Amino acid sequence: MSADKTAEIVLALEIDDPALADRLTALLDNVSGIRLAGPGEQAAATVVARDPRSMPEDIALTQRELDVLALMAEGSSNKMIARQLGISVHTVKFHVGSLLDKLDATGRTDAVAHAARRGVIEL
Amino acid sequence: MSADKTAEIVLALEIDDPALADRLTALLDNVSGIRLAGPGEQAAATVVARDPRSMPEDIALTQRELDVLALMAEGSSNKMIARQLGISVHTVKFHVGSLLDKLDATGRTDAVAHAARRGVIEL
DNA sequence: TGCGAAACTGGCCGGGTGGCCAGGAAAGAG
DNA sequence: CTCTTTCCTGGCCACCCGGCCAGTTTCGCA
Repeated sequence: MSADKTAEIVLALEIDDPALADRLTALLDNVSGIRLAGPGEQAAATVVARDPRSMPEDIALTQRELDVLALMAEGSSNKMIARQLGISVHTVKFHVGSLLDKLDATGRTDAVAHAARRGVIEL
Repeated sequence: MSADKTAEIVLALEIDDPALADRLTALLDNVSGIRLAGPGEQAAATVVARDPRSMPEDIALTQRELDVLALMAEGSSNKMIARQLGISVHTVKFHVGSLLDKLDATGRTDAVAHAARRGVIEL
């Protein structure tokens, strides 16, 4: 058997730019091992125009702030974060405050949303 | 210039599954007209694949819950959501409570994170 | 050696949050 | 018509959150 493990990979296209979409369609259509997905067909991978999150304008966050941010994204309360990191709740609040400031957020939910949008964290 | 309209299209790969990533790399590498992006290079398009665990499995949310959820993701407080939707804070809390229950979240931040992960909302 | 940045801790307090109780109105399904 | 679902509202209350004030230590850099 060993039937073709390399059966065709089904690719979907999600490109807004018609010109780019056409070029990619033409190019990929001739590649053996790859097939473009039909309408409604489930694809193994999708080609999208431009990666939303790879916008590097890195925000300068300290290591500790990243630790706190990651736990915030998990839904942890300040108390849980404090226990997890072995520090006091006051210190957690201190870092959260810096995070809100640097991420220009109004609250922890907003902070996590902004961080996710900017690619600082991965949900 | 009319520079080559058929200049190489730079593609980035973002595939969780290593096997699939390898196969795609091998296949796409041989296609003339396409070049894979180097590290940090800006690509015209990105090939993405969802990770196996992120299957749709739509959560049954009512329209009102979706309204509240969307505003929560913007960082709005219950009071702001109430004003925005023209309902009382109590009603907002009611919907938030249902949201926490349905999304299996411990708080509003967790709820937004879960919803984003499951594709219920877009950040 | 001084100086700033980062990390850490404390108290205080107004307002936000979430869970509990209770109820009512409207629309659709049986 | 009755029953269910969704949506809506109120009160009450313990707890959490974020912002304010204050302070200490440690580290690297000029």
